Amino acid sequence: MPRQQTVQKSSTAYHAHRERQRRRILDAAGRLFDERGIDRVTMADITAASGVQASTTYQYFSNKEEVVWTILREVMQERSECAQQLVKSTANAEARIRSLFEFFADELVNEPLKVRFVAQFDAMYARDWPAERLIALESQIFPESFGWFAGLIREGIADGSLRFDLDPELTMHAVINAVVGTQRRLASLGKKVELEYGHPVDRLFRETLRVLLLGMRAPEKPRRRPPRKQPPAKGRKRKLTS
Amino acid sequence: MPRQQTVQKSSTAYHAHRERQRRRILDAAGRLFDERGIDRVTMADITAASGVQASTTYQYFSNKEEVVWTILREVMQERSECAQQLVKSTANAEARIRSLFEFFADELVNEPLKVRFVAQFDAMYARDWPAERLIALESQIFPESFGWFAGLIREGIADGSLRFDLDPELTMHAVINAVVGTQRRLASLGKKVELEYGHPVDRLFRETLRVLLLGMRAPEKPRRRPPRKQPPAKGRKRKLTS
Amino acid sequence: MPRQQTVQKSSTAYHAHRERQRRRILDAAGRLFDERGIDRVTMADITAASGVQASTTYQYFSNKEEVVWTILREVMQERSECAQQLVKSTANAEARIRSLFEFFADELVNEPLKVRFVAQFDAMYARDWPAERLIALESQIFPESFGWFAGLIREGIADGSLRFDLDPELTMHAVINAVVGTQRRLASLGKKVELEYGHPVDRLFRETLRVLLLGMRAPEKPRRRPPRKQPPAKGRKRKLTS
Amino acid sequence: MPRQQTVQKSSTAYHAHRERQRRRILDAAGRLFDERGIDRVTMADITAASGVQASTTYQYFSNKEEVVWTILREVMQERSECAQQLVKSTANAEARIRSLFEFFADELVNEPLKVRFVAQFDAMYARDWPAERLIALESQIFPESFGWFAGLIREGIADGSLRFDLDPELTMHAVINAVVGTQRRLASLGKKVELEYGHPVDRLFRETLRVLLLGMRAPEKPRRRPPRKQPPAKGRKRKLTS
DNA sequence: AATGAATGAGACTTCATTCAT
DNA sequence: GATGAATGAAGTCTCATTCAT
Repeated sequence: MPRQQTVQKSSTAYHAHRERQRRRILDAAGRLFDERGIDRVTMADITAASGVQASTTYQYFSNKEEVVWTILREVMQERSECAQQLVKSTANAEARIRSLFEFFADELVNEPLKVRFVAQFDAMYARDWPAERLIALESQIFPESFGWFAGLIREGIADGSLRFDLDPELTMHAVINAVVGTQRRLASLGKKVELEYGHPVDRLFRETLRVLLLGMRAPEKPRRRPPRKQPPAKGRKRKLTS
Repeated sequence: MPRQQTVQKSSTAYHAHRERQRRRILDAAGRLFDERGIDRVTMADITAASGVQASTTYQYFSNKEEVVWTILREVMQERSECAQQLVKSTANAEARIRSLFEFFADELVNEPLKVRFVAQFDAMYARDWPAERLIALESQIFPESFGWFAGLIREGIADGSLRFDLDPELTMHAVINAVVGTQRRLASLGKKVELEYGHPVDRLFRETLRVLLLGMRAPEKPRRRPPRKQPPAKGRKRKLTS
Repeated sequence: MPRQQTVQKSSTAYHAHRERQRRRILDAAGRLFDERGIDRVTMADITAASGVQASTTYQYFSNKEEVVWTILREVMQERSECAQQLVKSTANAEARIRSLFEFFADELVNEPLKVRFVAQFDAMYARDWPAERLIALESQIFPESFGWFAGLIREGIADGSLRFDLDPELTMHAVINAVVGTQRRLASLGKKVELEYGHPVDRLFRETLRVLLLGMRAPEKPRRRPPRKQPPAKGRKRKLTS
Repeated sequence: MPRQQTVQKSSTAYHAHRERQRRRILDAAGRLFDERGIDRVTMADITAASGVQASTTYQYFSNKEEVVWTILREVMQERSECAQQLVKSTANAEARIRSLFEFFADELVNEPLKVRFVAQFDAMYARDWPAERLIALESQIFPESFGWFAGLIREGIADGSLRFDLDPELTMHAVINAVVGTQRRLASLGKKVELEYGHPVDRLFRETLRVLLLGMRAPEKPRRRPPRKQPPAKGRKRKLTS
C-alpha cells in the first residue's frame, strides 16, 4: 500500500524533524543554563543559541518553565540509568553502597555543571512547584524509590558489615540527603571551595563519603595504633578507601 | 564649646537616624527574602514593606545585590556568635564537635527560613561574585577560618576519641561541607522531604550528623550484638547520640 | 459517457466535501464567537474546535475577517427568511408591523448570542469596512431595502391606523433603528440589564416596542380614564398589546 | 511656619504635576480611542501620543483596562453634569422628558466619537467586567438611579399629559434603553446610516425620539385630517416637535 | 537627605498568516 | 487540497535604577 507507506514515511520524517528541533532547543537551553544559571537565561537567549525563532520555540514548549522542567527530567533520567548500571555490577552490600557513592563522586567530577543546574533548580524552583511533582521526578533515579538502598542497608546489617543499630529507612534518607546535599553544595561553590581548601572538590567529597561509610560500618576490632603516623594517601581520583 | 557639642549631638542623632533607616530596610528585605525567595522580591516590594522610598534606599545601598549581601553578612555574623558561644561551653574535643553539630541542627529547626535564604544565595549568587568575597564572609563564622575545627579534630585524634587516620584539614572541610550541604538541602526542600520521608526534617538531619560523628570516631571494641534487637530510639528532637 | 459522469460524480463529491469542511469551520467559529466574543477568538481556537488545520482554513477563507463576515451574512440571511415568513402571514398593515416587531423580540429571546454577535460586529468591525458592504448585507433582510416597511407605513397612514403626519421613509428608518438598536443593546448587556431592572430583558424590550407602536398609531378618541387604576399586565412573554 | 508651607507647596506642585501627566495620558488615550476604536489602540500608541514613556504610564494606570475604565468614567461624569443642568432648567414633566431626549440628541451631534466610544465599550468590554461595576458607573449619570425619570413619568401620568396605563418603572427602563440603544447604534454606524438614508443621523434620531414621546403621551382628541398633506419640516437640528 | 517621577532595556508571550512538503 | 512547521511583528507589562527638586 504505497499511500499508507507514504503517509507513514512522511509522518516519520515529520516526527524526526520535530525531535531534532526539540533537541536543538533543549541542547541550547541546557548549555546556557549550565553556563549562566537558569535565571540568567532568557527565552530570547535560547532561541538565539538554538537557531530557532522565539515563536517557534513556543510550539515545542509552552513555557520557559517547561523547558527547565524537561531538561531536569532528562538529567535525572540519564543519571538514573548510569547509577543503576553501576550499582548492578557489584554483589556485596557494602560494595554496592560504595559504588553508589562512587557514582555521585564521578558525577561531580564529570558533570559539575549538570549537578550545579540541579542544585540551582532545587534552591530556586523547588519552592514554586508541588512537592509531589519533584518527588515523582526524583524517584525516577531509583524506580523503587530508594527502597532499594534501604534494602542494601538491611543486607549489610544482616551480614554484619554495617552497624546493627541502624534504622534502615531513616539511615537511608539521612545518608542519601547528606551525599546529595554535599555534592550539590560542592558543585555550586566549586571554585570557591577549591580556593578555600586548595584542592579539587572531589577530594573533599570523597572524604565526606568515606566518613559516611565509616559511620555506617560495623565497629571493627580496634587496630592498634601504628607506630608511625601514616597520613592518608593524597592521590587524586583514587577509589574510596576506608 | 557648645557649637561642637551641638554638632556632635546632631551628628549622633543623624547617625542614629541613618542606622534606624538601614534597619528598616534590612528588616523588611530580610523578611521578604525569607518568605518569597531572593529572586521573587523586587526593590519596590522592599520599599513598600519598609516604608522607605525606593530612591532613598539607594542612599543606603547602591544595589539590590548589596542589600542581599548585607543581609547575608548579618545572618552569618549572628550564627557565628551563637556557634562560638555554644562551642566554648564544653571542654572535651568530641563533645565540642557534637555541640557544633547540635548548633546546625538547632538552626535548621529554629531558623529554617534563614538557612533557606543562605542556600538560595549559594545556589544563585555565589557564581556571580568573586569567591574571595564569599570566603571572607563565611570565614567570619569561625574567625580562625575553621582552623579551630581542624584543631578539635587534632585534639580528638590525640586523645584517642577520633580515628587516628584522619587528615585534620581534609576531614574538617569534608565534614563541614557535609553538614552545611545537608542542612541547606533540607532547609530548601523542607516540605518535600517531610512528604517523602514522613518525618520532620530535623530527625533526618540528626541521623546524618550521628553517622558523620560515628565515622570520625575511633573504632571501639566491638560490642557483642545484643540478644534482642534494640531498635534505635525514635524520640523527636533528642540530642545526638552515638 | 462514463468518464464525464465519473468526473461529475467526483466533482460532486469534492464539492460536498468542501461544503462539509466549510460548515465545520463556520459552525465552530460561530459557536466560539457567540460564547467569547469575536475578539476573544483566535484562528487557533477555531481550528481546534473545528478539527480542521489552521492552514487548511486558509484555503476556505482568506482571512479571519472573512470568516466573521461570512458568519454575519449567514446570520442575516437566516433572520431575513424568518422575518419574511412571519410578516407575510398577516394582512393588515398595523398587524404586519406588529408582527415584525414580534420577530425582533423573539430573536432576542431565542438567539441572544447571535444578536450579541451582530451587535459586537457593528461596534467593532463596522468602522473598518466600507459602509457599502454593510448596507449591501443588511439590505438582505428585506430585499426591497426596507422600502417594504415604508410601504407598510404608507398603507397604515392610508387606512387611518397610523398617524397621518408620518414621513414614511423617515419614520421607517427611525423606527427600525430604534428597534434594532434597543434589541442589540439589550442583548449585549443582558445580565446587566436584568440585574438593574430585576426583570427579563424581553419584558423591557416588548415595552419599548409597545411605546413605538403607540407613537406611530393614529390618535384614538381619548378614552375616559378608568375609575380604578388598572395596572398593566405583568405576564411574561405576552404578545405586544397596546 | 515656612517649613510646613514649603512642604505643602512642593506637595501641591507634585500633585499638580501628577494631575497634568494623568491628563496628558488620558487625553491622548481618549483621542485615540475615539479615532481608532479601543481595540485598535495599544499602550505604545498612547505613550507615543502623550509624550510620556510607556513605563511611566504604568505609574499612573496599572492596566490598559484601567485607562479605558477611567476615560469611561470621565465621559459618563461629564454627560451626567450636562444632563442634570439641562433637565433642571424646565419645569413641566413632559418638557423635562423632552429636554432629556434633547440632551441625547445633542450629544449625538456634538460628541459622536464619545458616544461611539461608549458604544464600543458596551459591546466589547461590558461582558468582561462585573455588571455591578458598570451599573455603579452608569448610575452616576442620574444619581437617583433613573428613579428620577420614573418620577417624571409618574408626574406626567398624574397631570394627564402621559398615558395613564404606563408602568412608570417599566416604561422608564424601556424608553431609556431605546434612546440609548438607538443613539449608540447611530453613533457606531454613523456614515453608514447617512449613506443609507441620505440624511444626517440626528434627523433620524430625533424622529425616533418623537415617536417615543408620542407613544408615551396621553391620547389627544383626534384632529381632523388636514385637507392637504403637510409633510413634516425637514430642517436640521430643529427641536423635537410632536 | 529624602523623595516622587521618570525611564530604558528587556522579558515573556500571542497570533494571524505563509511555506514547503 | 491538506498539513505541520515556521515566523515576524507586536503587545503588555516589569524592574532596577537615575534625576530633579
